[in-house]
Amino acid sequence: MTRRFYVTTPIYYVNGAPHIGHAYTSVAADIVARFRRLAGDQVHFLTGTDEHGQKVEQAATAAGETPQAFTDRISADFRAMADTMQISYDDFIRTTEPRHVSGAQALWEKVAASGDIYLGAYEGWYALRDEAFYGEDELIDGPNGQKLAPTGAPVEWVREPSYFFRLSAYQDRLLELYEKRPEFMGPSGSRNEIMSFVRQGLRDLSISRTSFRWGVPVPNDPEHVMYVWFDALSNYLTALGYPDTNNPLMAFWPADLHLVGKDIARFHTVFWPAFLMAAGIELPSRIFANGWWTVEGEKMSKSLGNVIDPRDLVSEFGVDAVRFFLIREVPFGGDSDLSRRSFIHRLNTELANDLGNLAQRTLSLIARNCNGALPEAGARTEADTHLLAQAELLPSLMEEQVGRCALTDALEETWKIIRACNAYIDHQAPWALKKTDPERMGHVLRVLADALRIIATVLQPWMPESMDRMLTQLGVSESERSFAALGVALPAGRELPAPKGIFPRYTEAEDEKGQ
RNA sequence: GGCGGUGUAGCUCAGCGGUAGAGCAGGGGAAUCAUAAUCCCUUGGUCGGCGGUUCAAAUCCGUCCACCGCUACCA
Repeated sequence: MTRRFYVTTPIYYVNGAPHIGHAYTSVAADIVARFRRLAGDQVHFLTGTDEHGQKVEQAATAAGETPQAFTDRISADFRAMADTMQISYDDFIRTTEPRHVSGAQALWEKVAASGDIYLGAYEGWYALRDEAFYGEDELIDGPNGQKLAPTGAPVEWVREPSYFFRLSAYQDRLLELYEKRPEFMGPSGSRNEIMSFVRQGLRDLSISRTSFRWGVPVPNDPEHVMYVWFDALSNYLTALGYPDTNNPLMAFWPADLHLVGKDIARFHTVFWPAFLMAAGIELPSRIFANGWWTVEGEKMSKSLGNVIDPRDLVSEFGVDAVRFFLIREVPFGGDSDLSRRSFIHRLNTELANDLGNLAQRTLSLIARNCNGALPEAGARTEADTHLLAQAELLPSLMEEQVGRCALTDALEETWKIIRACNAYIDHQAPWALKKTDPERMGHVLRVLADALRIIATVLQPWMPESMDRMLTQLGVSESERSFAALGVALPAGRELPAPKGIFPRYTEAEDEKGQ
């Protein structure tokens, strides 16, 4: 009985080029998706782009393009970034696709049928640039007496008819949800903030606009287009074929995990469950927010010119190095800093020295002393048993951690074993056994090969390309790389390809920057 | 202003009632299979300040200080 697992990234807003933050969330989701596949689940992994709204309409006009041509171009760029980062998405949804538009409309009608949508008027201080309304008390005085949003954007008093969602009616049910299902959202800091936000009281939510046209038309009232969050959030359902319950993909609902950036955690933990409750649809299992990246200690911003395109790092260091660093550097959920110095340091100490060198020394000993064939396992000594027992625990240990989105902790678990392997090889000294006890030398190398196989298998979700190479060098065929396959030992005597370094060191660059 | 979080070794952080921990950095040694990588040992902290509860407090309570986040529509 295969378990189904549905994981999503946010759909990214196409008003700018993809940067390291987008890559971060996608890599995290990809690790979860790949991990679940290794564990044997049937996985559906969704990513995509959010393409409606006034800002997009205007950006397109400014670029001298139609909105559709503009979004085609930017969306393709996001998709290219996902491909570069080796994101193993099963589907890429665009909110301008017909399947999404009709699905979002169906969801709207379902919510409307519950009586939780009504027509009213929205008026307030509106900032075109931010595409947002602001409260009177939030405004600041600009030069010439002009009122400005806290972001510095000019505002104007606007009144327009709008459909509202009766969010205020859901306050108690939401709080009850958070209390009853503490795992519904994380990390805990984010959870506390959301809960206190909801306790402060919820206002009804404006969910349509008449001031621009680039959006999903509201059913039965074409003057209105959907406000961006109703449109965007529904993608998680429309990508499964909603409202067509006969679509086989609908079996993946409810989603197991929505991964989001912490800035949009609220929309996913407040608006989304409320919409779903109104529509009588099951709620997702878990929503987890990741933190922000700073660059060399500074906030990423266009004006500072320090926005990092992950593809630049990939072309210099390789995709796996970037994926590894993003998840390894700081406990997943918190904020983190990307500096060239710490980046190179991580790659050198952990990838090149600890793991790469371990594989290299083990494999070259086998190549030279065992005719390049996988040695036979011998009777296990206490040291052998101790090492392998720890390694064999990895899949289940990491499964628990990945389930909690503790992606960094899971890596740390693996590194403990890698360090133990380095200690083991030194203590066993197979290069010395070669003269005194060649049989035992083979057994020691086999223990290391087996431990490395486990290590490379569990690390596949984090570093798919390099672990593919490592498993190949260890003689593990494509069909022997799942967690289940770990239960079957590789036959002794299997021929191994010539070992080749997997993680290079970056000495020059480190010297340049070092001090 | 309100709510919340953080403050532990030089750095990044774990521990959250019972004799201070990890990784990295620093120091000493071993080894030489390996990407000069590795292994072993080791220096280093009145656990932000002050009070309190307790046989016992990084760990609970109070208070103060310093930073940070959230307070309605940007990964």
